[in-house]
Amino acid sequence: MNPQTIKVACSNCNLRELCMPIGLNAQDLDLIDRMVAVRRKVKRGATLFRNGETFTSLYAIRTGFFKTSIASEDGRDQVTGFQMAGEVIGLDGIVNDQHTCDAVALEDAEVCVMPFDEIESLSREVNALQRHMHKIMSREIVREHGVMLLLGSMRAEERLAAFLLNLVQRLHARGFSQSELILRMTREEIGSYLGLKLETVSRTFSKFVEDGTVEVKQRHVRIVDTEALRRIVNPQTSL
Amino acid sequence: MNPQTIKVACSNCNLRELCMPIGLNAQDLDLIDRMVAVRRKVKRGATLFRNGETFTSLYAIRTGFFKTSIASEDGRDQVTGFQMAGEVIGLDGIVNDQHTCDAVALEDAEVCVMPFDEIESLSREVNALQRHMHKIMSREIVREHGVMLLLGSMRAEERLAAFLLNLVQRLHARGFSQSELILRMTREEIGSYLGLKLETVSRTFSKFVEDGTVEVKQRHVRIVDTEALRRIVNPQTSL
DNA sequence: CGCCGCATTGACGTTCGTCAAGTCTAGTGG
DNA sequence: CCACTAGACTTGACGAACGTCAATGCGGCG
Repeated sequence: MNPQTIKVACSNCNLRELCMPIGLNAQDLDLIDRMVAVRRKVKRGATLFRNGETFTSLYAIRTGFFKTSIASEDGRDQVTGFQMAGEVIGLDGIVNDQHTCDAVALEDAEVCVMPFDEIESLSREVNALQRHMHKIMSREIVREHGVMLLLGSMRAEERLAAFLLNLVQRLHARGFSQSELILRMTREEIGSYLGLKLETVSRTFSKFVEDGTVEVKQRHVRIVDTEALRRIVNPQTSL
Repeated sequence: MNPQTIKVACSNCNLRELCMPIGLNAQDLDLIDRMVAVRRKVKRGATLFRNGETFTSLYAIRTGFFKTSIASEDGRDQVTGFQMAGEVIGLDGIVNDQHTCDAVALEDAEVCVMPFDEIESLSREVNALQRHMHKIMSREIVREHGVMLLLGSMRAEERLAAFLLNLVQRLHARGFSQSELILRMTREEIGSYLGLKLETVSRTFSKFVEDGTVEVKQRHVRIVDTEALRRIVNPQTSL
Protein backbone atom coordinates (compact mmCIF):
# COMPACT_ATOMS: atom_id res chain seq x y z
CA MET A 1 0.00 0.00 0.00
CA ASN A 2 1.09 3.56 -0.73
CA PRO A 3 2.66 4.83 2.48
CA GLN A 4 0.72 8.08 2.06
CA THR A 5 -2.60 6.29 2.20
CA ILE A 6 -4.17 4.56 5.19
CA LYS A 7 -7.44 2.70 5.64
CA VAL A 8 -9.84 4.49 7.94
CA ALA A 9 -13.43 4.52 9.06
CA CYS A 10 -15.84 7.41 9.52
CA SER A 11 -17.82 5.28 11.92
CA ASN A 12 -15.28 5.79 14.67
CA CYS A 13 -14.00 9.24 13.68
CA ASN A 14 -14.52 11.88 16.31
CA LEU A 15 -15.00 14.53 13.64
CA ARG A 16 -17.97 12.69 12.22
CA GLU A 17 -20.55 15.23 13.37
CA LEU A 18 -18.58 17.99 11.65
CA CYS A 19 -18.10 16.59 8.17
CA MET A 20 -20.75 13.84 7.87
CA PRO A 21 -24.53 13.85 8.12
CA ILE A 22 -25.91 13.01 11.55
CA GLY A 23 -28.35 10.26 12.43
CA LEU A 24 -27.16 7.66 9.96
CA ASN A 25 -28.02 4.03 10.63
CA ALA A 26 -25.28 1.42 10.81
CA GLN A 27 -25.84 0.26 7.26
CA ASP A 28 -25.54 3.72 5.70
CA LEU A 29 -22.52 4.47 7.82
CA ASP A 30 -20.88 1.34 6.50
CA LEU A 31 -21.48 2.47 2.91
CA ILE A 32 -19.88 5.81 3.65
CA ASP A 33 -16.96 4.10 5.37
CA ARG A 34 -16.27 2.28 2.14
CA MET A 35 -16.44 5.46 0.11
CA VAL A 36 -13.96 7.27 2.34
CA ALA A 37 -11.44 4.51 1.98
CA VAL A 38 -8.29 6.58 1.78
CA ARG A 39 -6.52 9.24 3.78
CA ARG A 40 -3.76 11.42 2.53
CA LYS A 41 -1.07 13.28 4.45
CA VAL A 42 -0.05 16.75 3.35
CA LYS A 43 3.11 18.32 4.73
CA ARG A 44 3.21 21.94 5.78
CA GLY A 45 3.68 24.09 2.69
CA ALA A 46 2.61 21.33 0.29
CA THR A 47 -0.45 21.62 -1.93
CA LEU A 48 -3.45 19.31 -1.70
CA PHE A 49 -4.57 20.41 -5.16
CA ARG A 50 -3.74 23.18 -7.58
CA ASN A 51 -5.57 25.41 -9.98
CA GLY A 52 -6.01 23.56 -13.26
CA GLU A 53 -5.65 20.04 -11.88
CA THR A 54 -8.35 17.54 -12.74
CA PHE A 55 -11.03 17.36 -10.09
CA THR A 56 -11.76 13.89 -8.76
CA SER A 57 -12.48 14.14 -5.06
CA LEU A 58 -13.60 16.27 -2.20
CA TYR A 59 -11.42 16.30 0.90
CA ALA A 60 -12.51 16.33 4.53
CA ILE A 61 -9.82 17.73 6.78
CA ARG A 62 -8.98 15.37 9.63
CA THR A 63 -6.10 17.30 11.12
CA GLY A 64 -4.23 20.42 10.15
CA PHE A 65 -5.01 23.75 8.64
CA PHE A 66 -5.33 24.88 5.01
CA LYS A 67 -5.63 28.01 2.96
CA THR A 68 -7.25 28.21 -0.46
CA SER A 69 -6.28 30.94 -2.88
CA ILE A 70 -6.83 32.02 -6.47
CA ALA A 71 -4.48 33.94 -8.72
CA SER A 72 -5.47 36.52 -11.31
CA GLU A 73 -3.76 36.43 -14.68
CA ASP A 74 -1.43 39.25 -13.79
CA GLY A 75 -0.10 37.58 -10.69
CA ARG A 76 -2.10 39.05 -7.85
CA ASP A 77 -3.49 36.43 -5.58
CA GLN A 78 -6.35 36.31 -3.16
CA VAL A 79 -6.76 33.95 -0.23
CA THR A 80 -10.37 32.79 -0.43
CA GLY A 81 -10.53 30.92 2.86
CA PHE A 82 -8.84 29.19 5.76
CA GLN A 83 -10.06 25.67 6.53
CA MET A 84 -9.67 23.56 9.66
CA ALA A 85 -10.49 20.05 10.89
CA GLY A 86 -13.94 18.81 9.92
CA GLU A 87 -14.31 21.19 6.99
CA VAL A 88 -14.58 20.07 3.37
CA ILE A 89 -12.55 21.53 0.52
CA GLY A 90 -12.56 21.07 -3.23
CA LEU A 91 -16.12 22.18 -4.03
CA ASP A 92 -14.81 24.69 -6.56
CA GLY A 93 -13.72 21.84 -8.83
CA ILE A 94 -17.17 20.39 -9.50
CA VAL A 95 -18.42 22.85 -12.09
CA ASN A 96 -15.70 22.33 -14.70
CA ASP A 97 -14.12 19.08 -13.53
CA GLN A 98 -10.99 20.94 -12.61
CA HIS A 99 -9.88 22.86 -9.59
CA THR A 100 -9.93 26.64 -9.83
CA CYS A 101 -7.91 27.41 -6.72
CA ASP A 102 -4.86 26.14 -4.84
CA ALA A 103 -5.18 24.42 -1.46
CA VAL A 104 -2.01 24.66 0.64
CA ALA A 105 -1.43 23.12 4.07
CA LEU A 106 -0.36 25.72 6.64
CA GLU A 107 0.65 22.94 9.03
CA ASP A 108 1.15 19.22 8.60
CA ALA A 109 -2.26 17.86 7.76
CA GLU A 110 -4.25 14.76 7.00
CA VAL A 111 -7.36 14.61 4.84
CA CYS A 112 -9.98 11.99 4.00
CA VAL A 113 -10.28 11.52 0.25
CA MET A 114 -13.88 11.26 -0.96
CA PRO A 115 -14.11 10.42 -4.69
CA PHE A 116 -16.83 12.64 -6.07
CA ASP A 117 -18.47 10.13 -8.38
CA GLU A 118 -18.89 7.82 -5.41
CA ILE A 119 -20.39 10.67 -3.40
CA GLU A 120 -22.86 11.25 -6.21
CA SER A 121 -23.90 7.63 -6.58
CA LEU A 122 -24.11 7.10 -2.84
CA SER A 123 -26.16 10.24 -2.26
CA ARG A 124 -28.77 8.84 -4.63
CA GLU A 125 -29.26 6.03 -2.12
CA VAL A 126 -28.67 7.76 1.19
CA ASN A 127 -30.97 10.77 1.47
CA ALA A 128 -29.11 12.16 4.45
CA LEU A 129 -25.90 12.26 2.44
CA GLN A 130 -27.59 14.02 -0.45
CA ARG A 131 -29.04 16.61 1.87
CA HIS A 132 -25.69 16.98 3.61
CA MET A 133 -23.89 17.70 0.35
CA HIS A 134 -26.42 20.36 -0.55
CA LYS A 135 -26.04 21.98 2.86
CA ILE A 136 -22.26 22.00 2.70
CA MET A 137 -22.31 23.76 -0.64
CA SER A 138 -24.98 26.20 0.45
CA ARG A 139 -23.03 26.95 3.64
CA GLU A 140 -19.99 27.82 1.56
CA ILE A 141 -22.07 30.18 -0.58
CA VAL A 142 -23.41 31.89 2.53
CA ARG A 143 -19.93 32.14 4.06
CA GLU A 144 -18.68 33.83 0.93
CA HIS A 145 -21.56 36.32 1.07
CA GLY A 146 -20.24 37.26 4.50
CA VAL A 147 -16.74 37.74 3.14
CA MET A 148 -18.14 39.93 0.37
CA LEU A 149 -19.82 42.10 3.01
CA LEU A 150 -16.54 42.31 4.88
CA LEU A 151 -14.48 43.18 1.80
CA GLY A 152 -17.07 45.52 0.36
CA SER A 153 -18.02 47.64 3.31
CA MET A 154 -15.79 47.23 6.37
CA ARG A 155 -12.78 49.21 7.54
CA ALA A 156 -9.51 47.59 8.53
CA GLU A 157 -10.31 47.29 12.25
CA GLU A 158 -13.71 45.84 11.53
CA ARG A 159 -12.26 43.29 9.13
CA LEU A 160 -9.62 42.07 11.54
CA ALA A 161 -12.05 41.96 14.46
CA ALA A 162 -14.53 39.94 12.41
CA PHE A 163 -11.72 37.64 11.30
CA LEU A 164 -10.54 36.95 14.85
CA LEU A 165 -14.07 36.37 16.14
CA ASN A 166 -14.78 33.96 13.31
CA LEU A 167 -11.57 32.00 13.84
CA VAL A 168 -11.97 31.68 17.61
CA GLN A 169 -15.61 30.69 17.25
CA ARG A 170 -14.73 27.87 14.87
CA LEU A 171 -11.89 26.75 17.10
CA HIS A 172 -14.15 26.80 20.12
CA ALA A 173 -16.64 24.56 18.29
CA ARG A 174 -13.74 22.09 18.05
CA GLY A 175 -13.03 22.14 21.74
CA PHE A 176 -10.33 24.83 21.86
CA SER A 177 -10.24 27.96 23.94
CA GLN A 178 -12.70 30.80 23.40
CA SER A 179 -10.02 33.36 24.01
CA GLU A 180 -6.66 32.01 22.90
CA LEU A 181 -5.53 30.96 19.49
CA ILE A 182 -2.44 30.42 17.43
CA LEU A 183 -2.49 31.87 13.96
CA ARG A 184 -1.34 29.34 11.41
CA MET A 185 -0.96 31.95 8.69
CA THR A 186 1.31 34.94 8.11
CA ARG A 187 0.25 38.58 8.31
CA GLU A 188 0.46 38.65 4.54
CA GLU A 189 -1.99 35.75 4.20
CA ILE A 190 -4.38 37.38 6.65
CA GLY A 191 -4.07 40.58 4.65
CA SER A 192 -4.77 38.83 1.39
CA TYR A 193 -7.91 37.26 2.83
CA LEU A 194 -9.10 40.58 4.28
CA GLY A 195 -8.14 42.76 1.33
CA LEU A 196 -5.44 44.60 3.30
CA LYS A 197 -1.67 44.92 3.09
CA LEU A 198 0.39 43.09 5.68
CA GLU A 199 1.52 46.39 7.24
CA THR A 200 -2.09 47.38 7.81
CA VAL A 201 -2.79 44.03 9.45
CA SER A 202 0.21 44.51 11.71
CA ARG A 203 -0.75 48.07 12.62
CA THR A 204 -4.30 47.03 13.37
CA PHE A 205 -3.07 44.28 15.70
CA SER A 206 -0.93 46.89 17.44
CA LYS A 207 -3.96 49.15 17.78
CA PHE A 208 -5.95 46.36 19.42
CA VAL A 209 -3.08 45.73 21.82
CA GLU A 210 -2.89 49.43 22.76
CA ASP A 211 -6.62 49.42 23.43
CA GLY A 212 -6.25 46.36 25.65
CA THR A 213 -8.58 44.35 23.45
CA VAL A 214 -6.15 41.55 22.64
CA GLU A 215 -2.66 40.41 23.55
CA VAL A 216 -0.42 39.48 20.64
CA LYS A 217 2.92 37.75 20.73
CA GLN A 218 3.82 36.86 17.15
CA ARG A 219 1.25 34.29 16.14
CA HIS A 220 -0.11 33.70 19.61
CA VAL A 221 -3.23 35.76 20.20
CA ARG A 222 -5.24 36.10 23.40
CA ILE A 223 -8.56 37.87 23.19
CA VAL A 224 -8.94 39.94 26.35
CA ASP A 225 -12.21 41.69 25.53
CA THR A 226 -14.47 39.76 23.19
CA GLU A 227 -17.26 42.29 23.58
CA ALA A 228 -14.99 45.08 22.42
CA LEU A 229 -14.25 43.11 19.25
CA ARG A 230 -17.97 42.60 18.72
CA ARG A 231 -18.57 46.32 19.09
CA ILE A 232 -15.90 47.03 16.49
CA VAL A 233 -17.64 44.74 14.01
CA ASN A 234 -21.10 46.12 14.73
CA PRO A 235 -20.69 49.75 15.75
CA GLN A 236 -24.37 50.68 15.94
CA THR A 237 -25.45 47.62 17.86
CA SER A 238 -23.54 48.78 20.91
CA LEU A 239 -25.72 51.84 21.45
CA MET B 1 -55.84 29.53 -9.73
CA ASN B 2 -53.74 32.25 -8.18
CA PRO B 3 -53.43 34.93 -10.84
CA GLN B 4 -49.70 35.19 -10.05
CA THR B 5 -49.11 31.58 -10.96
CA ILE B 6 -49.25 30.04 -14.42
CA LYS B 7 -48.71 26.53 -15.69
CA VAL B 8 -45.64 26.14 -17.83
CA ALA B 9 -43.33 23.57 -19.35
CA CYS B 10 -39.53 23.42 -19.44
CA SER B 11 -39.78 21.19 -22.49
CA ASN B 12 -40.61 24.12 -24.74
CA CYS B 13 -38.79 26.87 -22.85
CA ASN B 14 -36.10 28.58 -24.88
CA LEU B 15 -33.98 29.11 -21.77
CA ARG B 16 -33.79 25.38 -21.15
CA GLU B 17 -30.12 25.09 -22.01
CA LEU B 18 -29.31 27.82 -19.48
CA CYS B 19 -31.08 26.57 -16.39
CA MET B 20 -31.64 22.86 -17.02
CA PRO B 21 -29.33 19.95 -17.70
CA ILE B 22 -28.77 19.18 -21.36
CA GLY B 23 -29.36 15.87 -23.11
CA LEU B 24 -32.42 14.74 -21.18
CA ASN B 25 -34.70 12.17 -22.73
CA ALA B 26 -38.40 12.86 -23.15
CA GLN B 27 -39.35 10.93 -20.05
CA ASP B 28 -36.98 12.81 -17.72
CA LEU B 29 -37.98 16.11 -19.26
CA ASP B 30 -41.58 15.29 -18.49
CA LEU B 31 -40.72 14.65 -14.83
CA ILE B 32 -38.99 17.99 -14.62
CA ASP B 33 -41.91 19.71 -16.32
CA ARG B 34 -44.12 18.46 -13.54
CA MET B 35 -41.71 19.69 -10.87
CA VAL B 36 -41.54 23.19 -12.32
CA ALA B 37 -45.28 23.49 -12.30
CA VAL B 38 -45.59 27.11 -11.28
CA ARG B 39 -44.35 30.48 -12.41
CA ARG B 40 -44.44 33.63 -10.39
CA LYS B 41 -44.41 37.24 -11.53
CA VAL B 42 -42.40 39.78 -9.55
CA LYS B 43 -42.92 43.47 -10.18
CA ARG B 44 -40.02 45.87 -10.37
CA GLY B 45 -38.96 46.78 -6.85
CA ALA B 46 -40.75 43.80 -5.27
CA THR B 47 -38.89 41.04 -3.42
CA LEU B 48 -38.89 37.43 -4.52
CA PHE B 49 -37.73 36.40 -1.05
CA ARG B 50 -36.32 38.09 2.00
CA ASN B 51 -33.70 37.38 4.61
CA GLY B 52 -35.27 35.23 7.32
CA GLU B 53 -38.10 33.81 5.23
CA THR B 54 -38.53 30.07 5.19
CA PHE B 55 -36.75 28.44 2.28
CA THR B 56 -38.90 26.19 0.13
CA SER B 57 -37.85 26.60 -3.47
CA LEU B 58 -35.18 27.60 -5.89
CA TYR B 59 -36.13 30.03 -8.63
CA ALA B 60 -35.06 30.01 -12.27
CA ILE B 61 -35.35 33.45 -13.81
CA ARG B 62 -37.41 33.41 -17.00
CA THR B 63 -37.48 37.11 -17.67
CA GLY B 64 -36.26 40.16 -15.82
CA PHE B 65 -33.32 41.12 -13.70
CA PHE B 66 -32.65 40.68 -9.97
CA LYS B 67 -30.20 41.78 -7.35
CA THR B 68 -29.44 39.83 -4.17
CA SER B 69 -28.16 41.61 -1.09
CA ILE B 70 -27.39 40.98 2.54
CA ALA B 71 -27.56 43.43 5.41
CA SER B 72 -25.22 43.58 8.39
CA GLU B 73 -26.73 44.13 11.81
CA ASP B 74 -25.82 47.79 11.84
CA GLY B 75 -27.59 48.57 8.61
CA ARG B 76 -24.86 48.42 5.99
CA ASP B 77 -25.83 46.35 3.05
CA GLN B 78 -23.93 44.57 0.37
CA VAL B 79 -25.20 43.57 -3.05
CA THR B 80 -23.95 40.01 -3.53
CA GLY B 81 -24.96 39.57 -7.15
CA PHE B 82 -27.03 40.57 -10.16
CA GLN B 83 -28.96 37.78 -11.84
CA MET B 84 -30.53 37.58 -15.28
CA ALA B 85 -32.67 35.21 -17.35
CA GLY B 86 -31.64 31.55 -17.11
CA GLU B 87 -29.87 31.95 -13.77
CA VAL B 88 -30.99 30.27 -10.56
CA ILE B 89 -31.39 32.07 -7.25
CA GLY B 90 -32.15 30.94 -3.71
CA LEU B 91 -29.21 28.59 -3.09
CA ASP B 92 -28.32 30.49 0.08
CA GLY B 93 -31.46 29.19 1.77
CA ILE B 94 -30.60 25.50 1.67
CA VAL B 95 -28.19 25.34 4.59
CA ASN B 96 -30.54 26.59 7.33
CA ASP B 97 -33.92 26.23 5.65
CA GLN B 98 -34.25 29.97 5.53
CA HIS B 99 -33.07 32.63 3.17
CA THR B 100 -30.10 34.70 4.24
CA CYS B 101 -30.38 37.43 1.63
CA ASP B 102 -33.00 39.53 -0.13
CA ALA B 103 -33.79 39.06 -3.80
CA VAL B 104 -35.29 42.17 -5.41
CA ALA B 105 -36.47 42.51 -8.99
CA LEU B 106 -34.81 45.42 -10.78
CA GLU B 107 -37.35 45.19 -13.58
CA ASP B 108 -40.62 43.33 -13.95
CA ALA B 109 -39.71 39.68 -13.83
CA GLU B 110 -41.03 36.17 -14.04
CA VAL B 111 -39.50 33.14 -12.33
CA CYS B 112 -40.05 29.38 -12.43
CA VAL B 113 -40.67 28.03 -8.93
CA MET B 114 -38.82 24.78 -8.22
CA PRO B 115 -39.77 23.27 -4.84
CA PHE B 116 -36.51 22.09 -3.33
CA ASP B 117 -37.76 18.83 -1.84
CA GLU B 118 -39.00 17.87 -5.29
CA ILE B 119 -35.62 18.78 -6.76
CA GLU B 120 -33.97 16.52 -4.20
CA SER B 121 -36.23 13.55 -4.77
CA LEU B 122 -36.12 13.92 -8.54
CA SER B 123 -32.34 14.24 -8.62
CA ARG B 124 -32.11 10.84 -6.95
CA GLU B 125 -33.73 9.41 -10.07
CA VAL B 126 -32.37 11.61 -12.81
CA ASN B 127 -28.59 11.60 -12.68
CA ALA B 128 -28.28 14.53 -15.04
CA LEU B 129 -30.37 16.66 -12.71
CA GLN B 130 -28.27 15.70 -9.70
CA ARG B 131 -25.10 16.57 -11.54
CA HIS B 132 -26.64 19.81 -12.75
CA MET B 133 -27.52 20.90 -9.22
CA HIS B 134 -23.99 20.24 -8.05
CA LYS B 135 -22.58 22.23 -10.93
CA ILE B 136 -24.88 25.18 -10.35
CA MET B 137 -23.82 25.39 -6.71
CA SER B 138 -20.15 24.95 -7.53
CA ARG B 139 -20.41 27.62 -10.22
CA GLU B 140 -21.81 30.04 -7.67
CA ILE B 141 -18.92 29.28 -5.32
CA VAL B 142 -16.40 29.92 -8.09
CA ARG B 143 -18.16 33.13 -9.12
CA GLU B 144 -17.92 34.38 -5.55
CA HIS B 145 -14.21 33.59 -5.48
CA GLY B 146 -13.87 35.94 -8.42
CA VAL B 147 -15.79 38.65 -6.61
CA MET B 148 -13.51 38.20 -3.60
CA LEU B 149 -10.49 38.73 -5.85
CA LEU B 150 -12.11 41.85 -7.25
CA LEU B 151 -13.03 43.27 -3.84
CA GLY B 152 -9.79 42.27 -2.22
CA SER B 153 -7.21 43.41 -4.69
CA MET B 154 -8.54 45.60 -7.50
CA ARG B 155 -8.68 49.36 -7.84
CA ALA B 156 -11.84 51.24 -8.79
CA GLU B 157 -11.18 51.28 -12.53
CA GLU B 158 -10.34 47.61 -12.57
CA ARG B 159 -13.49 46.75 -10.66
CA LEU B 160 -15.79 48.68 -12.95
CA ALA B 161 -14.08 47.36 -16.08
CA ALA B 162 -14.40 43.78 -14.84
CA PHE B 163 -18.04 44.40 -13.96
CA LEU B 164 -18.91 45.77 -17.40
CA LEU B 165 -17.09 42.95 -19.20
CA ASN B 166 -18.86 40.35 -17.09
CA LEU B 167 -22.29 41.88 -17.67
CA VAL B 168 -21.88 42.25 -21.41
CA GLN B 169 -20.50 38.75 -21.73
CA ARG B 170 -23.51 37.26 -19.96
CA LEU B 171 -25.88 39.37 -22.04
CA HIS B 172 -24.14 38.30 -25.23
CA ALA B 173 -24.59 34.65 -24.24
CA ARG B 174 -28.32 35.46 -24.22
CA GLY B 175 -28.32 36.91 -27.69
CA PHE B 176 -27.83 40.59 -26.86
CA SER B 177 -25.19 42.94 -28.17
CA GLN B 178 -21.52 42.51 -27.31
CA SER B 179 -21.07 46.23 -26.99
CA GLU B 180 -24.28 47.84 -25.83
CA LEU B 181 -26.17 47.34 -22.62
CA ILE B 182 -28.71 49.00 -20.40
CA LEU B 183 -27.89 48.98 -16.73
CA ARG B 184 -30.85 47.86 -14.69
CA MET B 185 -29.33 49.04 -11.42
CA THR B 186 -28.41 52.40 -9.93
CA ARG B 187 -24.87 53.70 -9.42
CA GLU B 188 -25.36 53.03 -5.73
CA GLU B 189 -26.18 49.35 -6.36
CA ILE B 190 -23.19 48.98 -8.66
CA GLY B 191 -21.08 50.61 -5.97
CA SER B 192 -22.39 48.29 -3.29
CA TYR B 193 -21.55 45.26 -5.40
CA LEU B 194 -18.08 46.57 -6.22
CA GLY B 195 -17.25 47.90 -2.76
CA LEU B 196 -17.24 51.51 -3.93
CA LYS B 197 -19.29 54.61 -3.22
CA LEU B 198 -21.71 55.77 -5.87
CA GLU B 199 -19.65 58.92 -6.52
CA THR B 200 -16.61 56.79 -7.28
CA VAL B 201 -18.63 54.69 -9.70
CA SER B 202 -19.83 57.83 -11.42
CA ARG B 203 -16.35 59.34 -11.60
CA THR B 204 -14.94 56.12 -12.98
CA PHE B 205 -17.58 56.03 -15.69
CA SER B 206 -16.65 59.61 -16.56
CA LYS B 207 -12.98 58.61 -16.72
CA PHE B 208 -13.81 55.82 -19.17
CA VAL B 209 -15.79 58.27 -21.29
CA GLU B 210 -12.89 60.77 -21.33
CA ASP B 211 -10.57 57.99 -22.43
CA GLY B 212 -12.94 57.04 -25.22
CA THR B 213 -13.36 53.54 -23.83
CA VAL B 214 -17.13 53.65 -23.37
CA GLU B 215 -20.04 55.96 -24.07
CA VAL B 216 -22.45 56.51 -21.21
CA LYS B 217 -25.84 58.17 -21.27
CA GLN B 218 -27.51 57.56 -17.93
CA ARG B 219 -28.03 53.81 -17.82
CA HIS B 220 -27.28 53.22 -21.46
CA VAL B 221 -23.70 52.08 -21.95
CA ARG B 222 -21.88 51.43 -25.20
CA ILE B 223 -18.49 49.78 -25.01
CA VAL B 224 -16.30 51.40 -27.65
CA ASP B 225 -13.01 49.63 -26.86
CA THR B 226 -13.41 46.21 -25.31
CA GLU B 227 -9.68 45.56 -25.44
CA ALA B 228 -8.98 48.68 -23.42
CA LEU B 229 -11.32 47.39 -20.71
CA ARG B 230 -9.51 44.04 -20.75
CA ARG B 231 -6.19 45.80 -20.36
CA ILE B 232 -7.52 47.70 -17.37
CA VAL B 233 -8.56 44.45 -15.67
CA ASN B 234 -5.27 42.68 -16.47
CA PRO B 235 -2.56 45.33 -16.60
CA GLN B 236 0.42 42.98 -16.97
CA THR B 237 -1.11 40.83 -19.65
CA SER B 238 -1.07 43.70 -22.12
CA LEU B 239 2.73 43.86 -22.22
C1' DC C 1 -44.80 72.80 -15.60
C1' DG C 2 -42.62 71.45 -11.60
C1' DC C 3 -41.17 67.85 -8.71
C1' DC C 4 -38.27 63.94 -7.35
C1' DG C 5 -34.90 60.53 -7.70
C1' DC C 6 -30.73 59.62 -9.86
C1' DA C 7 -26.43 61.17 -11.58
C1' DT C 8 -22.46 64.26 -12.03
C1' DT C 9 -18.86 67.18 -10.42
C1' DG C 10 -15.86 69.74 -7.21
C1' DA C 11 -13.38 70.59 -2.81
C1' DC C 12 -11.55 68.49 0.95
C1' DG C 13 -10.46 64.75 4.50
C1' DT C 14 -9.44 60.00 5.91
C1' DT C 15 -7.81 55.60 5.41
C1' DC C 16 -4.92 52.69 3.76
C1' DG C 17 -0.93 51.59 0.61
C1' DT C 18 4.00 52.29 -0.36
C1' DC C 19 8.64 52.52 0.76
C1' DA C 20 12.12 52.01 3.95
C1' DA C 21 14.45 51.04 8.21
C1' DG C 22 14.86 48.31 11.94
C1' DT C 23 13.48 44.27 15.32
C1' DC C 24 12.34 39.71 16.69
C1' DT C 25 12.40 34.68 16.44
C1' DA C 26 13.32 30.09 15.06
C1' DG C 27 16.32 27.27 12.89
C1' DT C 28 21.22 26.05 11.44
C1' DG C 29 25.73 25.01 11.83
C1' DG C 30 30.17 25.79 13.84
C1' DC D 1 26.22 26.87 23.53
C1' DC D 2 26.20 30.65 20.82
C1' DA D 3 26.73 33.30 16.59
C1' DC D 4 24.49 33.81 12.20
C1' DT D 5 20.87 34.10 8.99
C1' DA D 6 16.45 34.26 6.72
C1' DG D 7 11.88 35.12 7.09
C1' DA D 8 8.35 37.25 9.52
C1' DC D 9 6.94 41.16 11.89
C1' DT D 10 6.78 46.09 13.51
C1' DT D 11 6.95 50.95 13.01
C1' DG D 12 7.43 55.52 10.83
C1' DA D 13 6.95 59.01 7.10
C1' DC D 14 4.67 60.12 3.19
C1' DG D 15 1.43 59.92 -0.73
C1' DA D 16 -2.40 58.13 -3.54
C1' DA D 17 -6.95 56.50 -3.85
C1' DC D 18 -11.18 56.71 -2.41
C1' DG D 19 -14.85 58.54 0.81
C1' DT D 20 -17.52 62.52 2.44
C1' DC D 21 -20.07 66.54 1.95
C1' DA D 22 -22.30 69.70 -0.84
C1' DA D 23 -23.93 71.97 -4.97
C1' DT D 24 -25.83 71.32 -9.37
C1' DG D 25 -27.73 68.97 -13.55
C1' DC D 26 -30.77 65.94 -15.91
C1' DG D 27 -34.82 63.26 -17.18
C1' DG D 28 -39.15 61.04 -16.43
C1' DC D 29 -43.72 61.36 -14.64
C1' DG D 30 -47.76 63.09 -12.60
